[in-house]
Amino acid sequence: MSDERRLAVLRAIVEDYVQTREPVGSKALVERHQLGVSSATIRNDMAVLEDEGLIAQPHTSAGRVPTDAGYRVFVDRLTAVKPMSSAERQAIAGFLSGAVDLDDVVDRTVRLLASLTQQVAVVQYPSLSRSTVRHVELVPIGGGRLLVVLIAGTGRVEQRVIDLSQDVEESVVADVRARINAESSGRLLREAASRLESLPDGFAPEHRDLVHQVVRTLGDALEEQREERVVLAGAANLARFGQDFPQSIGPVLDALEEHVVLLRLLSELSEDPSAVAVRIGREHSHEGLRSTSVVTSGYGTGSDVVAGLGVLGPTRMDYPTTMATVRAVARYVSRVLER
Amino acid sequence: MSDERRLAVLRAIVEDYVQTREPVGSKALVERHQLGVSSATIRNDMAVLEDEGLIAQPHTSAGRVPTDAGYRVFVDRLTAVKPMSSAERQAIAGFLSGAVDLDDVVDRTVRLLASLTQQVAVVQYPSLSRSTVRHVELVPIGGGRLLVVLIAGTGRVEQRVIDLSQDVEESVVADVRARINAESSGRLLREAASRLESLPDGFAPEHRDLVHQVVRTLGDALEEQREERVVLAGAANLARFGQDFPQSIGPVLDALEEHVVLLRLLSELSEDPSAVAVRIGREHSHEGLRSTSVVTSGYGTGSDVVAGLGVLGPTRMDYPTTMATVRAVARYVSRVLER
DNA sequence: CTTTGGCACTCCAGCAGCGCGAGTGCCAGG
DNA sequence: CCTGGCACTCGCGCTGCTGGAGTGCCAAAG
Repeated sequence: MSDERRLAVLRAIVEDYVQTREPVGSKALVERHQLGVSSATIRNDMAVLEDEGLIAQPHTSAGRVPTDAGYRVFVDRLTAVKPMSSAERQAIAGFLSGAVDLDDVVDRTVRLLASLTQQVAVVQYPSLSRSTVRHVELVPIGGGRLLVVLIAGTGRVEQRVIDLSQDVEESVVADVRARINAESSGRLLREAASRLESLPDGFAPEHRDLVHQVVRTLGDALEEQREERVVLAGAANLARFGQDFPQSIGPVLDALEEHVVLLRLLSELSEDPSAVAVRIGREHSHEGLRSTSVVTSGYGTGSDVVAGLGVLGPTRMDYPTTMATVRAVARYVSRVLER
Repeated sequence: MSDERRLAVLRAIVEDYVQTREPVGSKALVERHQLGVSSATIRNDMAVLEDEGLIAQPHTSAGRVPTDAGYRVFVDRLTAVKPMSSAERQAIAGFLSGAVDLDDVVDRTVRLLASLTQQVAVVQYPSLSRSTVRHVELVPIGGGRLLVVLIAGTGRVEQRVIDLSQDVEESVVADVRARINAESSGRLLREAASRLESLPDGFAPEHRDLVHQVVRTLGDALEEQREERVVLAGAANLARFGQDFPQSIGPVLDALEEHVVLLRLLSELSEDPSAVAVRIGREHSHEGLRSTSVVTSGYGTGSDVVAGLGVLGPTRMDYPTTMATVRAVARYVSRVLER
């Protein structure tokens, strides 16, 4: 009972089916792959694979199609991730290194992923809570209003306007600014926010309210819905694979609009967050994604993973190359962010 | 030769077809509408309308379907734009007034439009070049770098980092900041940028380069590709109308990804930019949009139109209500922006 | 125990044929 | 100028058929 060969058969079925989108039969299999056995033997193997739930036939007298579980085994038992050609590597590096700021990096990354994989690409903005604080700036802009600018280590910039009851002297602002930066610069925002909580105590009573408001604004930035942003591209690629979605692509597009869902996908990483994770079909908790697969990876400066990126496509997807591409792009983005 | 009645027939055909998606025949027409004549008469009218190119039949012995030209006449000869119910008005006002900043306004607007019209919604960010300058802030952030923050009258905030050869004294920065604001505050950015061109001359030679860089940065903000941003929502609605797109929705999704195309749509407004404009099917220059219609309007603070918004859907669209919704939303957004 | 060739069986895809019905154009009469 | 009547057209959907791909099983061979 050659366990090894059955795996090879599964692999062959997945490969052929991904390529042709047609159920693959035992005869076609022995012709296209050097399996060294006859079609009858393959049929026996297929029967076993079907018992194990790894493949299925759409109807009697049709070839076999991989099930979600089959894809799962295929992915888990992948011998080696396909290496990328050096031309591809150079294209990635060149395209990303031309970016001028963080928005541009994210924008380029998502487009690059979409065009390389021919799937829907998703990129999360570096999350504030996992970033360090580079600088906090306070700017009185007249009318009793104060602009608070937060510059994160990843280059992300957030601004908020606070409405004070009256204008504040520049000297006070300068003092507050200096002490906030002294406390927070270089630290994780989360950490900085908690350290700053006691800051108002050190100020004269008449300024405490001002300081309190600024500190709270910084803390709020962490909590907001919108602090977690996500960008996507290549939705048009779904249409190309329209045939692969049983119910049409409507539910999938719906899911893509719910950014919360996408964020959850990107945050549910594997043990090693910088490794590539794959979620397949029914494994998704969200209804609309049950006919899709998602390949994700974390990225970030140095060893800190600050956000996730990935691609989404039909379960009938070329996993090896998609995984290789996602991994490569995640690495290059991380590298680009470290400037 | 009752010219009037033929128009009524066209109207009836458009209405029925929009509702049922089925070619409408002469008999069904007299049943569903009080036209006061027999089906034979309608048939004669239909023959004329077909000669004029306003309706067509998919094949002999099928009912009639409006052509793009037919929709055009229907829209142009629209007697009155359907008024919105007060409940709807309140829903719009309530939803938009809850926004906390510009990003939030834009985000809410686009979602609101998409859900009200059940189509794809597009909202352009207030363009910088058509906005006024509220404030310019310069912030030294160490390492010879200077953060330039531009706050526009619409609430939009742009920031850029300039790399100087060395750190600059705060007193110099304060001087530059004061003079820049004196020159530009309250003016249109475009105008301010040109006034500022001569500003470096008034400074000591050793600071001219600094001033020049800041001024150029502000000017560059106008030129950048990315200065014109556009946000969309409701792409999933396309799937619902999948049947209305002859070639499937692929090309349409493609067009939606090219933001440049969308921006052109929104900027090609009518003579009165705050009025609602409609572009139908073949009237589009972009290939992928030939099977869609777009309803747009400008919006902005007071009488200044600073950006556009609109919805996109199949040519088989409920024009009267869509137009009413777009108009109402554009007005409310304008009102919300005036704070 | 595993592999193989053979064989009967199943069942879908695709095509042809056909009747129904909706809808039209035209004409003669009001 | 409108209307009722009538012959005509043509797509849609149904049915029935057939070819072929693919399977499962079995008995024989390694």
